[in-house]
Formats: sequence, C-alpha cells, structure tokens
Amino acid sequence: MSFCALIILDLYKAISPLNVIITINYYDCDITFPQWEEERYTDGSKWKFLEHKGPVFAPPYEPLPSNVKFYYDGKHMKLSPESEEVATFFAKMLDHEYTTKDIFRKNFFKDWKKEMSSEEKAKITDLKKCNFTELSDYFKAQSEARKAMTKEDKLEENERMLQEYGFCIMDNHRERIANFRIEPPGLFRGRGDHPKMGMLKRRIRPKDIIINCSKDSKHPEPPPGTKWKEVRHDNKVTWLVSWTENIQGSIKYIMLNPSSRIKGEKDWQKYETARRLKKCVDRIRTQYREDWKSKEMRIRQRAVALYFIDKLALRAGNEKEEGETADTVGCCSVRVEHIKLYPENDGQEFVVEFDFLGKDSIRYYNKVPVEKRVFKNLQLFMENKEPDDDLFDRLNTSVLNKHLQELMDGLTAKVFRTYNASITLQQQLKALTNADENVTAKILSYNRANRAVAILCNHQRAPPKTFEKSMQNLQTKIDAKRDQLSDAKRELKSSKADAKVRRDERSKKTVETKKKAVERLEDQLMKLEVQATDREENKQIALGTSKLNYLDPRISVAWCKKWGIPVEKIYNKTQREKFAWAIDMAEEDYEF
DNA sequence: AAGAGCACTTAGGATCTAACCC
DNA sequence: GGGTTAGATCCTAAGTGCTCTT
Repeated sequence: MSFCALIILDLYKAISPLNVIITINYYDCDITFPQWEEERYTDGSKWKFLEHKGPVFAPPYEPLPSNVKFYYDGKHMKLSPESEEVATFFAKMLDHEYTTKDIFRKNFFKDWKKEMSSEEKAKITDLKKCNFTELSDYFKAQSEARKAMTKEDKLEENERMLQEYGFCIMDNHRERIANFRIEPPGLFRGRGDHPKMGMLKRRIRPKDIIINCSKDSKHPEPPPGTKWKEVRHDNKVTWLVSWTENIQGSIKYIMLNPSSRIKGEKDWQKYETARRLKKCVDRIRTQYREDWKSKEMRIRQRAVALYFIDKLALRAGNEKEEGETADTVGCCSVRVEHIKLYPENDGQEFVVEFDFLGKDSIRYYNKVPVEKRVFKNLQLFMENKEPDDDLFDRLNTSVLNKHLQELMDGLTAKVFRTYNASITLQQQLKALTNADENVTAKILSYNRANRAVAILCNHQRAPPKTFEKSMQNLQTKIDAKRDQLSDAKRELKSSKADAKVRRDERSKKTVETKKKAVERLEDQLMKLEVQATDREENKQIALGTSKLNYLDPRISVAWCKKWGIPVEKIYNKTQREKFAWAIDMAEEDYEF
C-alpha cells in the first residue's frame, strides 16, 4: 500500500469505523459509478443515489378446485372468489386457538361479510354454521406437498427472487434489502388480548405503493396495466417502498438489511451514545436521587420513573390509543393497579411488586426492594387514586425525554436499556470467565452473561413445546456417555496393568490409545453436561433479542479475542454480517 | 401542550433448513 | 435414508422518539 493510500485509509478510520465494509462492498459492486466522496452527510440526507427493483407482490389468489367444498348449515355452498378467499384465510388458521376466541370470530365475521355478495350475505348469518374442514384439509395437504418438493426447486425459486429483488444500489454499494416481499393478505393476528384480532388484512396493490428512489436512477416499473401510488425522491429517509396498512392505518416500509452501511452506522452510533451515558451516569443518578426530595410533584415523579428505567431497564411507556391495541404499559404509563407496596416482605424493607403486561403482552413480574424515599414517594403518588389511574399522572415520555435531552445530548429513555444491557454483559463476562477453563466452559460463561442481560431486559419466550422431551433425551445421552466413560476407564486400567507385565512397544501403544479414548469421552461428557445446564437455564429466556439489539458487539468481539474463542462460536453468519463493523474494529482491550 | 403522523428499532413466534441420530 | 430436533431465517407486530400541526 502506498503512503498516500495509507493516509487516506487512516483518515477514513477517523471518519467512519466502517471503512473496511465500505472497501469490501466497493469491490463486490459490479456496477461502476461516478466516485463521489464517501462522507457522513451533515445535512440530514441519508443517500445521494438509490436504485432498486421495487417490491415483490403476494401471489394472486387461486380459487379452490371444485372438489374442495365449503358447507353452510350442512349444505354445500359455492362461494364467490372474493368471499372464498377470505374463507380460506380462516380455514388456514382452524388449528389455532385464535379461531376459538370471541373477538377474533366477531371481527373476522364482520369483515368477511363485507366481501360477500348480497345472496351470500343473506344466507350466511352464523359463523358457527360454517364448515371449513375440507378447505383446511386441502391446505394441509398442499403444505405437505410443498415439503415433498425437492430442495433444489424451492431453493432455486427463492434464490432467483433474491437476486432479482433482494438488492439495491445505495450510493456506491450493492446492499441487501431486508423485506422485499409485500405482506400477503390474511387475518390480523395481534399479540395478547388485541381488540382487532381476526380483522381482514387486505391485499396490497400497486396503487397502494409509494416508491422512493433517486431521480437519476432507473425507477422500478409497476406490473403491466397498473400504476404506483407515487414515485418520490426523498433522500432524508432510508426506505425504498412504503404502503399504508389497513388495520391500524400505520405505514409499512421496505428497508435495508442490518448488514447495510446505513443500518450498521446507526447501530454503531447507538452504542456510542450509550457509552457517552456511561461517562455521566453517576452525575445523572445523583441528580435524580436529589429530585426525589423536590417540592414539585412532577419532578419527583420524573425522578422515580427514571430510577425505575435505570434500575429495572423498563421501557419508556408511550401512551396508547385505547381500543386500538392490546392493553400494555411501560414505565411512564404504569397504572396504580400494576404495583403493590410492602413496607416489609420476606425480611426486606420497602419492597415494590410489579405485575403488568409490557411490549408484546409479555408479563413483567418483579419484586424489588427500593430506597425508602422511593417507597414514600410511591405511596404519595398512589394517594386518592383508583386502580386504573396512571401512577405518574404528571409525566409522559416526551416530558421525560425532554429532561433527559438536557442532561446529555442524545439521551432518551431507551439509551438506559442499551447502556445497562451492555455494561452488564461486560461486568458479567469479567466475573464469570475463568482463564483455566476450556472453550466449552468459557462459552457457557458467555451464555450466562448473555442470560443475565436477557433477564434484566425481560426477554422471555414460550418454553419450546418439546422442551421436556428434549431434556430427557439429553439426559439419556449423558447417562450413556457416563457408562461408556467408565468402560473406557476400566479398559485403560487393565491395559496399563498389561503393559507393566509385558513391557513391549505394542502394549505401550495400546495404553496410549486407551488414554486418548478416555480423554475424548471425558470431553464429550463435559460438553453434554454443559449443554444440559445451558438449556435448562434457558428454558423461558430468549437470548437473541439482547444479543441483536442491546449488547455492544465490540464487547463480545473483544472477549473472543482475549480468550482465543473463534467469533463464529458466538455469532452465526447473519450476526457476523450485521456486526461486521464491530468485528473489524474491536481489539481485545476494547472497553465499553 | 396535545395530538397526529412518520420513520425507525425492537420483539417473539412461525416456518424453514441443516445437522444429527438411528 | 428417513425422521427428529435445534438453530437459522422469515415475518410482521409493537414499541420508541422525533417532527409537524393545531
């Protein structure tokens, strides 16, 4: 490398940590472009050039073959294609609990009727009298048939679509698109107790679609005989395609993959903000503790809420429109009914019990001892309130974030979650990693550190359906391995005795072989045992979310380098692509 | 200040695929 | 080589937080 190139590269490093990705992509890109400068935009624009092929629409509806029949009140009934399609959506979900729920059925039936012809509407008046079983069986058979399809056929089709629609050109790079397929029509499945479950999610047509690309690009053509809603050239946003969804009226987007420059840079920035919080978190903590004593109610509420956000990694808790979504809360929207105060509980003083549904209707349950001042404040906030009143009636997320912004540039409630997650990982890794242990044991330590974060952030999962069985299977394997090991040890012993008597090369060799066998078995047994521990501890905990969204990847990369663990053991291929910037940047001494 | 709209990140479950076991 | 299982990937809902409007 020439001296000049070195300087440029170095400069690059100062500007962007992503230089290597940029370089790699540069060579990967098979289209030549005017070489405008790689730079961080300072005017809020996100790109200069953007070209893509537009979205892939859901396949059109294929009417049922005539031998697959729908029955109403025991009698065969031929449905119009429009209402038949909606009927198939219900039929496909027949095995799901959803279809037994009152709200789901009510919403579905209401929307279904809108699609029916007037004759159908007159006839079909009771969902209970509808028999979808032939439809359901037909789709089950179809999915079996698809499974039987050769791997090659499926793969080829997918690969072709990916190559054609899965990439775009943004500035100088060919980038992967995250979701280039438009969501197919179907029945809306909200999470938890959602008031809109079962409603018809309508089919998206070209005239619903807004295309975003640069003026000087070749913009995608709509399917023959159709038109886009709009083609715009807004480089202040990162999305390529958008449409408005009919259930909540919100906008959906097609955006780039996490491996893209634009997402990677944002991700890196997020962790840099969290690191800046690290530098001033002591000051902020001192300040909110001081504010617990404030004369002003709103300041006390703000300070207590912030304490929870910091200590318990709660989400901010924006207000939600009633009746539009499931009833879930975060910190600022917690209600009196969601907490219980115990002046004394299990030998601890000033215990607060939290019990509420958070994001995705995941239950947050926690009993925590708090400072006396916090406790007294909570009592005060709850005075003369009904159970369904807001605990923090003088606070909302925008008030809180405005305050945080004054404490540190770029500080918002969610930065605390990122900060506390990452700092916890770093501390736990330090505490749990044992230099003398082997790679397997170290990885268990890593997973335990990861788990501590997942617990902090309340990342739960439903225990896998086959959990008990798979634990049993593993235990059987462990038992078998133990037996093998004791056999091998016995053989080793006897071969040693044998060698002592014979004193020849051949029996010495046998001893060596047997020794190797014992070692191998010991190693295998240990791996199985570690696996069992890991799996048991992970039963209801999801590690993925924190790994992907909250843990500064440079901490993990540095840990791998420090202990000689291949990074592949921690991050799979997709994750390595997403965190390429960190893998490139972080040295073993990296400190969050 | 409240509310709506928009853009973006975060989330768990469903589905697919590859690895493993007999 | 066929069935099972674990892990990867896909899907899209559900959050956060900012800006613009009233």
